[in-house]
Amino acid sequence: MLQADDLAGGGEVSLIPAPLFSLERTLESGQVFHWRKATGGDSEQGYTGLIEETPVSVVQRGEQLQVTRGTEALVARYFALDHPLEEIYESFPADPAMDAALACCRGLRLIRQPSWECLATFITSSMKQVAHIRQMSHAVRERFGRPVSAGKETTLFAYPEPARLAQAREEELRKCGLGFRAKSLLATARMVAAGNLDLEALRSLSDAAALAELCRLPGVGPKIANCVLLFGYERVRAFPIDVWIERVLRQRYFSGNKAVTSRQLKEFSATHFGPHGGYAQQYLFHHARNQPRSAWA
DNA sequence: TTCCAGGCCCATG
DNA sequence: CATGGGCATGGA
Repeated sequence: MLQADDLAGGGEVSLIPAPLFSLERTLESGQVFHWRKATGGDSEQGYTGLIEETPVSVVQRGEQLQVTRGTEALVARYFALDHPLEEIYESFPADPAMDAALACCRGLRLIRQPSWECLATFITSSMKQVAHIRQMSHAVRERFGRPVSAGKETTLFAYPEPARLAQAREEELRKCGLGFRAKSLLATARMVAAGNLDLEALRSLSDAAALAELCRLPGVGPKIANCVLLFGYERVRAFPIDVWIERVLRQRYFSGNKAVTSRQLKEFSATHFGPHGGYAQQYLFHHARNQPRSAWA
C-alpha cells in the first residue's frame, strides 16, 4: 500500500490553509482520474498523484491541507483554493435539486487540470464508467508516460505528451483497454503534435469559439469539449450534458417529461444555472452519482 | 447473464 | 432538426 509520507521522505510536509475545501469530493467527482488514495501512518486519508510532473501527497486536516514540502503554491493553484466558493454558491439558482446537490457537495472545487491531460483522458471517457476511465488513464501513463520517482518504492507516471502518443500504434493503445477510443486518441494526439490545433491558443478564445475548435478533434463532440473547457481551461460556465445530467435535468426540472429534446435541455442549462453553471453541473453530477438507484423515481 | 457507462459519428426522415 | 444504430470494454 502506498504510504502518504513516502513522497515526503518521512515527514517533510507543510500545512496550507484550505477553507471550504473537500479533497475527497474534489478528487472523487469524476473530473480527474489519476489520483490514488493513500493511507497515512495515523490512518488519515490522503491522496497521491502528479501535478504536471511533480509528485504530490495531499492529506486533508480539517480546514488545512498537509502537502509535500515545496509544493504549497502548486497545490493551492491546482485545487483552485482561490475560487470564491461562497460567492459561487450565491449565484446558484435556489431550487430543490440544486439545494440538495449543494448540501451533498460543499467544498467540491473545479481543479485547474493540464489541458492536454484533460483532453486526452476525456477522449477515452465515452461510454465508460468513472472507475474504468481511471484504469485506462493509469494504463496509458504506465505504458507511454515518463516515470517520476516519488519515494523509495513509489514510481508515478506523467501523462504522455501528444508527440509521444502520436508515434504510438493503434494496437499499443488498444492494449490499454481503450477499445474504439484508441483511434480517436491517436488521431487527436497527431493533430495536436503536428500543430494543427494549438491547445494554448484556445485560452484567448471565447467559450463558443474554443468549443468549436475542440470539436474539430476526432472523438471530441460537445459533451467532451465542454468537459475540457470546464476542467482544463477554467471555463466555469461550460455545462457538459452526459447521461447522468440529462437524467437529472429531465426529472428534476421537466417533471420527467420524456418529450423534452436534448436541445431544449441545452438551452435551459445555459441560462438557468448562471455564470458558474459548470460548478452547478458538477454538483448535480456528483450528487446524482451518489444517490441510490432507488431514488431516481 | 444482462445491463450500462461523464459519446461520437454517420446515415436517414 | 431529431432519431437510430454501431462502436469495444469491463464492472456491477
